[in-house]
Amino acid sequence: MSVRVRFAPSPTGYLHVGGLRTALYNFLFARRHGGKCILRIEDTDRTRLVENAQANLIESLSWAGIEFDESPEIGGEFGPYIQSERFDLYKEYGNKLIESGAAYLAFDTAEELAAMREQQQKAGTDPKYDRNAMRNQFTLGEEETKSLIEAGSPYVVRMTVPTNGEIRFSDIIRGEVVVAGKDIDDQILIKSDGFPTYHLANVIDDHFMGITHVIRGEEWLPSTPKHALLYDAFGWERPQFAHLPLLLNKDKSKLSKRQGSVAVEDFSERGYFKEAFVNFIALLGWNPTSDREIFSIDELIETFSLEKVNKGGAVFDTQKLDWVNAQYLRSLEGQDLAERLLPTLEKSGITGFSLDYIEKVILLMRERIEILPDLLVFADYMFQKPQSYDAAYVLKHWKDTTLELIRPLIDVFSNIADWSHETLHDETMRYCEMKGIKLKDVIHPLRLMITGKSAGAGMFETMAVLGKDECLERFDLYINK
RNA sequence: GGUCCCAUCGACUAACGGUUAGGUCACCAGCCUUUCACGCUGGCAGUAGGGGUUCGAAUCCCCUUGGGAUCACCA
Repeated sequence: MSVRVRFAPSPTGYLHVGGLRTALYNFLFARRHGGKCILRIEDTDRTRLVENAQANLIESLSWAGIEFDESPEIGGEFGPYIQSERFDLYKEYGNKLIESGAAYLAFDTAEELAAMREQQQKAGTDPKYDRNAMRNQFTLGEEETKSLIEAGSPYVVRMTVPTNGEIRFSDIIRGEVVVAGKDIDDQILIKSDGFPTYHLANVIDDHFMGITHVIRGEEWLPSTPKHALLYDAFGWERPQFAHLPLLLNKDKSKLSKRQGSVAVEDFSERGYFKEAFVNFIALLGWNPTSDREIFSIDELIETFSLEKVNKGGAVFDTQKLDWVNAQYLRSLEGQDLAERLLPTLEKSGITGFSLDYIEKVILLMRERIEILPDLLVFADYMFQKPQSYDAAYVLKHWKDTTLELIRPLIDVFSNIADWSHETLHDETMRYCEMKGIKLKDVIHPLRLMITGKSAGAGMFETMAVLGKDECLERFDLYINK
């Protein structure tokens, strides 16, 4: 049987990094086994729909390079891939459960349920739907139930969870999990608006879409017994379950917005490389080995296995992401990098520079920054003349005698025809030797005039990239300011 | 609180009963040096605690502790 997995997000906003990792693992697993990866949109909660959320989700997923074999957009033989378009299927199979006794109708209002819970809390018992005391098929009887339906009373469909015995299922990551039937609530399967809850829709879809492995976050572990029960009630084979460890905040709670960015789009917008981000995310909760940190997507596919996924949650600490990103920054092709940076430059109003020039600047600075857009801050002077001069740097390196030391050097520069960093270096050295001074003594004043900053790339390389005219203009600008 | 899951350096993790418990990030120091970086070398730092099982336990079992998830007509 060939592997079929799915990523099933709700269209309620942006793609969460935890969601990305789940999607990624599904994708890697499918590719690893030559199977299919499916995208299904779970929009059964009509009250939480968010405009454009689906498009947003798909954009983030595609940015990360996660491709689906079947999805709402691509289609496929098991569609539709949007749950709201499968309404009739849930209704039909919900009815089958009612017929077989695996589910029942309940007429309780929100107030009645609230009262029940309040009472339970007072009594110190666990909050759980009381099948024998509430208004449902069992307590009301056939007649009354029928007349209520005919009268148009709103109702929900609940799962008839066995009150004795235990439910067990196996999880690829966690092994055997056992829960007592009495501890499981009579889950609502169909809401009063007729839409199924996650539990029902998910099981029905996974079955009819031929899903072989359910790979999802650990937050679903507590409801998995209910799902197992549903598969059994339908007489369907259960898929393999794999519950991924959670991604955590620094305080170890489930990763949330409160403590930093969790939207994938935030990271793409900040300029992280997709390769680096995916690389980083993939290694949060799974490691093929421990002597390597950098993996291409193909290498991830080659080595991925669910058996090696960890059980414990992983803190989402982006310090290492910055390092991973820097590794990519230093290994990607210069031209590729220039093309990637171009849109960012344009957005910042930096135009009129050739791709070739941008590439040279990147190559010059790539070992000094971790994220490509940082170039605009770190090396702003490569795109405009210095707007200001670092005061402390001036104080330290521009003495009363500096000007008379520098002027003749500028004359030397003016006469250089081959404006390469080698020539600039050699000529400057010769000048220093002639004057009996150290290279240091002129390098800092030069840097000051050219960049205005104390930190930057090699001085002569920088000057070479900027070009002769630009450098001479900057000398003038500083001296005459 | 009930149920379930989990537990190796600050963080990510490796070690399928036998290692001086390894690597990476971060941090610190030194080297390199033309500033800042990169790089190189070294350092700091961990098996939550207690019982078993075993010749031998980070690893298997039990208890304790700690953390987390979940208990909705949300997914």
